[in-house]
Amino acid sequence: MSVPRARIAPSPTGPLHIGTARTALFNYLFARHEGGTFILRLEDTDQARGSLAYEKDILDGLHWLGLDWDEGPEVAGEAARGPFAPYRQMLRLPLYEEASERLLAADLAYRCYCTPEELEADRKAQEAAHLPPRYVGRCAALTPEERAAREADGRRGALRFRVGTGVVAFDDIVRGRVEIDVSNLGGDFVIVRSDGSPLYHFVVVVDDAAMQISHVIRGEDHLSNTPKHILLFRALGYQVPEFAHLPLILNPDRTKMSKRKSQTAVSDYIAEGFVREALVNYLALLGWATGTEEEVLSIDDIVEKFELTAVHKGGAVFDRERLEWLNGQWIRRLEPDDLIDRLRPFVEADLAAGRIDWMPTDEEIRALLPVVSERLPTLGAIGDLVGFLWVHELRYEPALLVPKRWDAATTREALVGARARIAEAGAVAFEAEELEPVLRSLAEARGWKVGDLFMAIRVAVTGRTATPPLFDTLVALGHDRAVERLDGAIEALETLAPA
RNA sequence: GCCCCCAUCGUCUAGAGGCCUAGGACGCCACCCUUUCAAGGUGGAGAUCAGGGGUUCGAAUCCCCUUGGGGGUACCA
Repeated sequence: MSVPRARIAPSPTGPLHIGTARTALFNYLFARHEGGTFILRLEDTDQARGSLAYEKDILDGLHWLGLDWDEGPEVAGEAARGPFAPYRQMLRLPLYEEASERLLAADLAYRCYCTPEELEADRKAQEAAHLPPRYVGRCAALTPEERAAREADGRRGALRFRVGTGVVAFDDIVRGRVEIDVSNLGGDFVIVRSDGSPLYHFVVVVDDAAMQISHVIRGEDHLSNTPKHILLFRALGYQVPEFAHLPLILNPDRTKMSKRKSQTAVSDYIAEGFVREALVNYLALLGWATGTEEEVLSIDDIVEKFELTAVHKGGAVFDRERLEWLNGQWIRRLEPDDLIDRLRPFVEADLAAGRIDWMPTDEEIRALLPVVSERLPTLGAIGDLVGFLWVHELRYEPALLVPKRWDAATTREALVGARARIAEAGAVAFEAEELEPVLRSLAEARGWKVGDLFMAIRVAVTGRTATPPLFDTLVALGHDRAVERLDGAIEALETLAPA
């Protein structure tokens, strides 16, 4: 058997969708596992809805995911790659033209001059009669004279493909045998608009054939359209490829995942700080499983184990909680240098947004990694976690300083004591191992619960009740700033408990 | 409406006739660890395998019906 060729054919009518990313991933996994070729083709024939910005978002997203294509369109100044260029449909118009001429000449397709109004009226009538909507065939058997008359009226005519009669059957790799009677296709369908631009069902077939795609792997939403494609492949004399229809990714209510009900843009997940490893890992496990109990898998692990025949038939609800768990797993697996590189843009974003006052150095971030990595559900959580380290002034309610078992006077007394010990420790060595026994002994001497004392200090130096371990936090802050913040807290307590 | 597809814990799934009194993971609940929050560890609740008929010595696994859900029905992709 020749080398398998799979493709992802996104349409730039919106930002990269999670569903498209998943389909791309499965095509990539299949191609890599089989030693085949992974192709990217831009389906940009919908000029009304498409845009270059979306195109860039899609390409960037696929690159970010690590789904590099062997053949694909020119991008960012780089030339198209592959023997079947161009890889964007608006550049392939002559091919569709040639194919449609062929169908027309063989009377496998015909010109249709129906107006939108006429078609709309047909549809309404059918609806009223409780009949399935279908093209009535008004132009299916026009005489040359009738055609000439309509052309003379200035009508250009769309091109309709004759679907004929019979049953189209195919063996879908994930669904098994599928049979659909042609009579359910809605009648002869348009393959070229009256303005001359070709439609999806047509171009997808012409291109898949031209690019010698051997496996069409796409979402289940295309299952019902597949007979149209098969009919076209046959009419054009092309070999029909293998099909594999993937289960859909669902909203929590089990409808097809949509922007309306879920976060569908890959760029939004990137912006939140999900890492590619986690998203790839998560997406691969939606509708497919290794058959083992392993859950945390690298893309290479997945490529090795992936089998299209093991893909599910039923749809899968997108579960963000599970994605977050995997994200944490992967964040903890990243090498320090790598993690720092990935964290930096998020810290920069916090700076730009005014959430912090200055940019920490890489070394400062590196020092934080041991206590921070296990507390990051996403990279974007970094500012929320330790942003207090990089601000000039803390803002919090003084009442927050008082542990629940204490009153303001006790808290003030404790902070004064802690301030003295910490200031003193700084003269020797400002390290977690030095600080802890000193403060523990303070609590012990006064009969305070260490948790209460530590909490008061925690709030005083961070402004919050949930933070990384206190002593690591103090060290990160540095002696001078720690003392300064303790002084600030003691002062803030004046309003609650005058000295 | 019509056509097509699907159906195991709340969610993602293991399961391809006996290994299943249905396993794992997320989430949830306890406990342990512990200065908070996490992470980690241990344990627990949670699915009569949508329901009903068959086939079989034996069915989550095969067949049929019902129900439920989804997708498709454009001069969108």
